[in-house]
Amino acid sequence: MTDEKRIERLSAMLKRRGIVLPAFEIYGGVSGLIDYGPVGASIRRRVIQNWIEHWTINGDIVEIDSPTITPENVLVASGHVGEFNDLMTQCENCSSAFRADQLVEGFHPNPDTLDSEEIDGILSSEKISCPNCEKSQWTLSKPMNLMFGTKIGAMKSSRQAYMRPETAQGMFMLYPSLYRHFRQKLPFGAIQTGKGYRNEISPRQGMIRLREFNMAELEYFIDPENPPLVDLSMNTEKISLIPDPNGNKHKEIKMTFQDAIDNNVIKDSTVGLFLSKTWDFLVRVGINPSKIRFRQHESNEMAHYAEDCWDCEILGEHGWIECVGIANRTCHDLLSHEKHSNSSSLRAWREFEEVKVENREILSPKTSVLGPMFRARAGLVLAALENLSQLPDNLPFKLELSDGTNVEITEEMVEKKMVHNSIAGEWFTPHVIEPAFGIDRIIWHILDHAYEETEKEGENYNLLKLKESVAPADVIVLPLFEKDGMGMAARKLNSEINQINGIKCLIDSSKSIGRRYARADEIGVPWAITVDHQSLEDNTVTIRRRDDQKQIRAEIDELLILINSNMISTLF
RNA sequence: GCGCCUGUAGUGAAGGGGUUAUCACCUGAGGUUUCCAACCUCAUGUCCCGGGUUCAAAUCCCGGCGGGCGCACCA
Repeated sequence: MTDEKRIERLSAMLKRRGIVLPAFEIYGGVSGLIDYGPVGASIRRRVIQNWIEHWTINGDIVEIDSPTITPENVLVASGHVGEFNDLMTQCENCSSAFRADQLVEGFHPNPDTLDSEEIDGILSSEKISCPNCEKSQWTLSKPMNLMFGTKIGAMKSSRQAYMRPETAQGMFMLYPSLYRHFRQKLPFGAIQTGKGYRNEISPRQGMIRLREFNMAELEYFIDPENPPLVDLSMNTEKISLIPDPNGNKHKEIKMTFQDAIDNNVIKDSTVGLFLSKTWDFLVRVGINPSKIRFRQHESNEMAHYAEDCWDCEILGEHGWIECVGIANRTCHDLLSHEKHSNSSSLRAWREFEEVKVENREILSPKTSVLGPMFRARAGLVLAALENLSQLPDNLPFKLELSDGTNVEITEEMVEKKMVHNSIAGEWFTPHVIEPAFGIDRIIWHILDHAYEETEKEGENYNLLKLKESVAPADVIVLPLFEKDGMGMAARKLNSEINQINGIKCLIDSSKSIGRRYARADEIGVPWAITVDHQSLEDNTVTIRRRDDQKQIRAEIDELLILINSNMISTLF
């Protein structure tokens, strides 16, 4: 499956053509950081643009944008600081790495409160052995924090912060604003695209594990008791699913999304909805559908916040790679942020189908009497009256106050009343379904699946069969020759096409026409327009299709209309 | 972080203690050319970084950085 030579040739091409390159290369490069070059940046932008349009088209999801620098308390509440500060130690014999606090469990009541010196002490004094090789030689334990730390502000007043390890927290921070924006009605969602940061121990495999990466995340807030209706019967494609890895040992099955929901393979229908929409997106940007599968997380690899989680994996030269994670985070995040921030605005209101009416008899205080009578203690009396669980049979009676003293309540002080309390609904913490996309990984697989090595007249010939929606340019204009006014006509046409909104046109006039076709093919430009001698006479040009090199002739005016409406393919 | 392998123009490679480091493709200029990496002339551009050994280091040694693979890690 892994063809290292093909990876090398593809990587060399990506570098040579300015698509994806190592970052900071003149200073030796930095592992886990990459650049998108002049061609790659266009591809990246279009993939992200497609992603945003894919989710916002129905109007129930909006785009937001929040800071990458995140104060520490936000990430304490989300669990990232705790999860990321574990002490790690390594066996000097077999190099296995372990969480130090887990090794000393049983030798200390609260191992996660220990600092590294204490934990090293226990490791050696108790001669704790390596679970792998049973030797007892440990390296000094070190905190492993996978977040990039930074400070907000300078000197004494500075505040600990981290570069965000995910964009999701930004959506949770904006929940109150989103709730108002959507007129206080669930379900709704928010998306955000942007950079995320994880200080990986060993970034590997080119674009697959990066330290700074492009993420695209959606948080979809739902009422767990009234989840959105899901009907996926339109999609009849059979999808590869690997459910319940703890049960039947990773058995891959193929069924439609609707069947998977109906048969409880996918337990949460909202999760199923997003699996399906994820599949649609990936196919739309050029991922080969036969190289997509969904795998349910095993319980032990589930993130600390997730209840049910499916990975979308894509097959490429690096094997099956997790490119999208779809998790039911339940109410974990919003609830935790409410607790840590003391805010009460991370909720939603659920109206009951019928208003619950509660009739209750109370002793309504006459404050004009109670006030002068009890003075400073009047407040306590009022509270005690309100909290009475059972009304006294007769008046006067003795009322116990919260300070332990008793007062006598007489008929003049209160009035027996019936109150009618109607309860229309209740506050609850919404659940959230989160599809999280690794954009760089997806771009890698788009390139991988689009990269085709062929032969042309005995020569190696490579091209990127990118979908039009993610190609770095829509068309390229090529004058057959620079002379006789063809170059001039080509430049005029190029600028005319570039004036069309959303259309990007390139122009190339150096070297032979064959070489220029080859260059355009290699960066995946789907259409090449050639200006030749005939063009100067009758205002026609030839249009060449990248994928089969077929050419047809058309009038420039007609062509401009077709480009504008994204319909060039109808010419063929 | 550990182990093994590795680093030479934009890309891919050859070579290697001693004159000016080699080749192909690519890129640029000019010429030629009536549609698929053609041809001719010319040109730009390279030994990852630092230290050591040596009369002399791109070459040998050490360290760093980068890359590949395996182990571990990947909330």
